[in-house]
Amino acid sequence: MSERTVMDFAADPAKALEKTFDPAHFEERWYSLWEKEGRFQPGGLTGSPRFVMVIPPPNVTGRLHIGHAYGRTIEDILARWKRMRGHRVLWVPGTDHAGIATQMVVERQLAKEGIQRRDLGREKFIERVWEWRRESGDMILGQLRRLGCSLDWSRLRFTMDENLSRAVRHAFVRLHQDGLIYRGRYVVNWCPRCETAVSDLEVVHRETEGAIFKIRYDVSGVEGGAVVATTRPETMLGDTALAIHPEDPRTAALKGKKAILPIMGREIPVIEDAILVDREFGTGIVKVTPAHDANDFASGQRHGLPAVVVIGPNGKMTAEAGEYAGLDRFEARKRVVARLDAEGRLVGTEKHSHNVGHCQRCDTVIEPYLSAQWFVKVQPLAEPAIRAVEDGTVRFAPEAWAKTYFEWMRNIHDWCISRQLWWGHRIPAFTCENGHVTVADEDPFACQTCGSSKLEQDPDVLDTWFSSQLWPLSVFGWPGQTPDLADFYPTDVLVTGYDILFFWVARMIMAGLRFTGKAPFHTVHLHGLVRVGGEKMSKSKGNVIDPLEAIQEFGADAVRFTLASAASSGPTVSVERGRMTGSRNFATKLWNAARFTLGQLEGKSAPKDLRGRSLSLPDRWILSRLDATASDVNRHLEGFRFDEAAGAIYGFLWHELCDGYLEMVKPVLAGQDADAGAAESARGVLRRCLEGALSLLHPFMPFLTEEIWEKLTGRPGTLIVAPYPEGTGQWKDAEAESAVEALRAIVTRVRTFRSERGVSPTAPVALSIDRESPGKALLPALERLSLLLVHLGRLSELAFAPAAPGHFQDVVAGLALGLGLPQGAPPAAGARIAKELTAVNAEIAEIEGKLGKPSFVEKAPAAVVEKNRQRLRELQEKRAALGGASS
RNA sequence: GGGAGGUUAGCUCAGCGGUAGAGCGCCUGCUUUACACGCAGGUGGUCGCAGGUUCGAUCCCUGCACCUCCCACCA
Repeated sequence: MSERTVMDFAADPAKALEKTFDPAHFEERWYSLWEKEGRFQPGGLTGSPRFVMVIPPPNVTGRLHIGHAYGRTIEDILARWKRMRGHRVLWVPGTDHAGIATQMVVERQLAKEGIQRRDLGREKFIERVWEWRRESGDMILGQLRRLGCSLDWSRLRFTMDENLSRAVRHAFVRLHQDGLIYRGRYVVNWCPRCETAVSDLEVVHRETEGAIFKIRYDVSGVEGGAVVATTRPETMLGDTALAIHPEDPRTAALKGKKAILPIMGREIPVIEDAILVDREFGTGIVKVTPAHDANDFASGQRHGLPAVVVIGPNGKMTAEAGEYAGLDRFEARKRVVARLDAEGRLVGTEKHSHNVGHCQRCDTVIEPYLSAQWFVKVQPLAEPAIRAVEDGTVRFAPEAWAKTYFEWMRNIHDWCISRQLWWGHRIPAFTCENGHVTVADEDPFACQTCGSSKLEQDPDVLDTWFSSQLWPLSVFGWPGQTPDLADFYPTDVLVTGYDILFFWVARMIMAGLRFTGKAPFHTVHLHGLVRVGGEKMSKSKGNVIDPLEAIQEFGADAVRFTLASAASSGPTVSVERGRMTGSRNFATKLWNAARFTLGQLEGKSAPKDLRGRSLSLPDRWILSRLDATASDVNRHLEGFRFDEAAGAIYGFLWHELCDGYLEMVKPVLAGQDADAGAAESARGVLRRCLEGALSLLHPFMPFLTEEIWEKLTGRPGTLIVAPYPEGTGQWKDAEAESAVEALRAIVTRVRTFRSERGVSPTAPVALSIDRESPGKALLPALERLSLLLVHLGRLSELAFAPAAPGHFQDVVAGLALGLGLPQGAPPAAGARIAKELTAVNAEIAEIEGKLGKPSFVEKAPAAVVEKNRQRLRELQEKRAALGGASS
């Protein structure tokens, strides 16, 4: 080892460092440096394993919210961890055009100017959207930088980029060719405010108080007619039949009869439909409205019934609704009911609570609406996707999500993908003057069927999720056979909230398998949704945490650490301001530990190679703890337990390194120990521990750790690629751990002894340790730690001997202690001793009870029995000590 | 109507078959020369309820209660 390596650090003088720090001073600086030096790109390290993720693309309308901050922090932790472990890491950034959401934003802007989108026309409107996107569309990307996300910006993508649009079009064409995309007239979910069809997933059902109306229809030749029940009386205007169950005796009289539709006066048939009508339910008679109910539509198909559309796309009644034409659907409902009532046809009205579908975007009540739409036939796509999860090609973390996935995939319905919007990928279907449809990758010049050159493109656009499902493919240039696609597809891990399992994750798996034969990732980490104080965030509750404000107040590192610590395997992630403060304090703690360490190292030699050196028990203890911590952290990261990983580092750094080791080596470093070699070793250990802690923590707190790393090593911006501590076990040291832990327990007991007696923390205490203690195996090590014990316990005296007469006795770590105060000290707090005795007695009784039962001794594992015996001996010793206390 | 998850210290949450944990809060002391965004000591829990399995259950099983959330075309 050269002189240079021993002395090699370029620490700033510790005195130059303030007690606290301002994260804003260095966050920007490190981010630019990493980016400039290409650290976020997968280059270099050829032959190393790669680790690839694609970001769940946030909406272009988006601003960073706490949920994004959470998910992206987790991804960045993974990215940085893998990078430090030598992987070629690629994490692809991008944004989503978010059809409806974005269109709504721009429409609202126009509304302020008193303009409607139709006034502008399609082309001008789309131009406005692009304009708006250019101005503010990528705001969220800057916010991700602030968070510290190590995304490869050279591969930034947008779902409406030319290449990605080509991918969308190609996917459509292929599925159409394969017969998996079709067009048809069906009853779909329709939002009358957005004036577009939406998919089943975009409808949110909510329990709503409504009423059920019983209406009497006249039936020729049947006394009393037919009474039907409905929650939607306004749709009766479009009834084209009544339906009964063929085997229901209650309604047998109606078979083959004609009913007269009230108000409209139309004659409609009574049909028999065992699928539509539930024999057990209600009156056994159902009104059939094929244009406004999916079930009725199916029944209409079976019986060749006409479909009369009485509610238009804007939610207003059509001309078919006669006198109600032009009225809003809810107003029409009232008037229809009023008229039926006046005519004596309203037999009854009951309150009725039922589920009503609402638009996910604007909360308008969804209308089942008969219209021509494009659909994906999903079942053939779902089958291989189910198999991929069954056979482990794709796994969920936590695994429980697989069940939810299966449930949905096994009952999947066709997917309505056309949207009557302007912002999005236009459907590549062209209809000629003769009504033939041509679907093609390139705009056709002539109809494929008849050669006509008079073609019109379908005005609709595709569901946003149709393009999102291709994201892991399209970002790499698919359908082109690009080098990136070959290098980086399939990706490794997908991290996202469970709320888009069906919308996005399932569909990506289906699309990936369909188009490449390979699932787009091998692991899906589905995380919970962020709540504040157990409640959903909402402005009205005033509990919204804006991540940017939090970053400003606490620093990006503290925000990230808080989010990582809050991660749990459950469905909610609870974040509170108090935890932000705690993380900020933790950052400051590290800062100060570094300040201390750098001060100690300055101008002094600190060995880098610790093997072969003579190390003290505290040295060995902390190195053993560092090793164990590293191993724990890696294990927890493998299992997506970011909370546990963060907690392990926190505990090590604060409670073991700072509270423990630092306090133990202060006298050594101050030269109170005559052994200069011991001080040098301690500096080496200190340095090793700080390096280790910085490395372990870097994925969680990248900025601060990089800042300190520079001061410690003189190599700015290199922690991001420093090796991640693995925890090999080579520093594992059971002897040092048990000795130092016993030492700490004894010191704590001495301090408690003082506080029990209400004397000053500096009052001198005489301590004796009985050589005949049950834990005497620790004695040789403890004797070596005598000086430290005296120092930390502020002992006036330490003897390895039985307790002096009159001294207080207790047993700690199996060691019988005697504790004495100088004359004049207050007597023991009797109440406290009594309380402890009670607890000891209770536990003794419990263990004796256990050991007294033959069944326990016979059936419990020997180790458990032995452990109980030992515990009993200790407790008995302790009881004797406490009972014998006389001071 | 199905399904999933939750119910552990004042608060937010870990733990999930062998002596109940963390952070924050609270109480008591500390100008111990890295840190009061700190140090030290302490307080605080019949682990939702009732059964069962087990030598032993907060942890496994069954039922119940309450809370979330998904899925579902019962008029």
